Amino acid sequence: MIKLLISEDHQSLLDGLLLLFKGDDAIEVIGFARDGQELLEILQHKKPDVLLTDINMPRMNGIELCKKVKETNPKVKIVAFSMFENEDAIKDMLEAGAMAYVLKQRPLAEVRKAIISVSRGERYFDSTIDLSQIENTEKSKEKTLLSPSEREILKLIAQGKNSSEIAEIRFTASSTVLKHRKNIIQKLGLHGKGELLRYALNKYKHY
Amino acid sequence: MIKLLISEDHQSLLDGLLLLFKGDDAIEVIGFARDGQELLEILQHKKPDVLLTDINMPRMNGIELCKKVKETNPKVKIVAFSMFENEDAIKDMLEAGAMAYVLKQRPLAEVRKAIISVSRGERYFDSTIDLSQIENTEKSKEKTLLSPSEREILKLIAQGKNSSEIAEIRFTASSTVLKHRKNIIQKLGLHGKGELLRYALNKYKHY
DNA sequence: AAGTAAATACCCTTTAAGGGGTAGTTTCAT
DNA sequence: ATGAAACTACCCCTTAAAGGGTATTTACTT
Repeated sequence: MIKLLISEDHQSLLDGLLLLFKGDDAIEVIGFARDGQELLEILQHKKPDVLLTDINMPRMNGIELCKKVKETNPKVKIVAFSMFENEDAIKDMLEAGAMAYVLKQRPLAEVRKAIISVSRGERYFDSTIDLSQIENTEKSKEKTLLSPSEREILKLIAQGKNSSEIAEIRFTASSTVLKHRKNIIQKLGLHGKGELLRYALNKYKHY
Repeated sequence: MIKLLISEDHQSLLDGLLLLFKGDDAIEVIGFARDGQELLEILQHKKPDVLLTDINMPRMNGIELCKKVKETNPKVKIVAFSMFENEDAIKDMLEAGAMAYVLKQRPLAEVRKAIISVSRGERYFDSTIDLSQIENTEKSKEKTLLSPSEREILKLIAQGKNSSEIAEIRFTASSTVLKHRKNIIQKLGLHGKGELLRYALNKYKHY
């Protein structure tokens, strides 16, 4: 029997998962939580084989949870379960230690398959996820394209900061921030502040 | 037996709902769809008592679906099922004809309760929804605060349009659009274009 | 018919930031 | 230690739009 912990903030979906695994002779749900913080507490006195976790959760998101679980319980295999087909989210989860990624758009049966796969030490990605594309994703593009300063500034832009505020935060001249901003727009092929803000907001909203 | 149609783009959650109603002696699922468009097609040859629908769906969202169902099949009772506790979304669904609103954060049992309630002609709102607050929501504030033109311009801003584009769309001088923009900022107590764009994007992202 | 709110369109001034440069200075890897 | 990349900081010019007004017309309200 695979011992499973579930972390999912949507109770309705959690209920569906519990219904799915009730009476399952291969998987046993030994606990569940509605956010990462709560799951970490449960993990102190439970020893699961697999953790199924959502990404977007209150208090602690799936990416942070994943990292912490891997630090303290490295043997636990992690399945990411999310509505985001955003390549960044997938990449972040993989980097944080997840072995599988299943979209909420997929049938529940896929979640079960993923859990069984990771329990055997195999990776699992649902058929709608193109792993080869993950490597060429916008984030990788951004990582090679944008310099560290530029990436930091992009994050600050996502937080709604304007150039002079960013300049203060970074202890640098606003002319420098302006320059970085221009370079970001140019490198990412954006058109104007509107698109820049949209891009930044979209990229960092789940963090 | 209550004849139920379901419209939900997350297959995993749909699977959970189907598991829940399988063997239910009060509710029978007679069909399901992954978006509003698909559901309308099903509705042409099925006669449900109740429609359970998500709000955020591809092709046609729950608000549009709700309106169209009410036009063609006014007797069908509608339960909105969404992850948004956004007051605007709730208000829009109610205005569009929904009789119940349940959050995905709530247990599946509440969905069942809501379906049974609306089938009897009663309304249903899960306990986390404060209906009295819905009336004092930001949208109502906005409705009394912002004039019709201002609201339209806010939507166009959310679509990434700049003032000259908005002027073309509305067949008006860009000076007028600029004036409306300034008034919106002033009325909503925002600070600059960044906040305006963020506000607009946040408000209209689900539409 | 008078009053009010809204929409329209303009005024002026200032700021933020795009678009396009140049140039000095760290920093790091080969 | 040499060279590339990144960071820094400035130049120019232009545009979008904020911030603050005013005036006219339209439309609804009582």
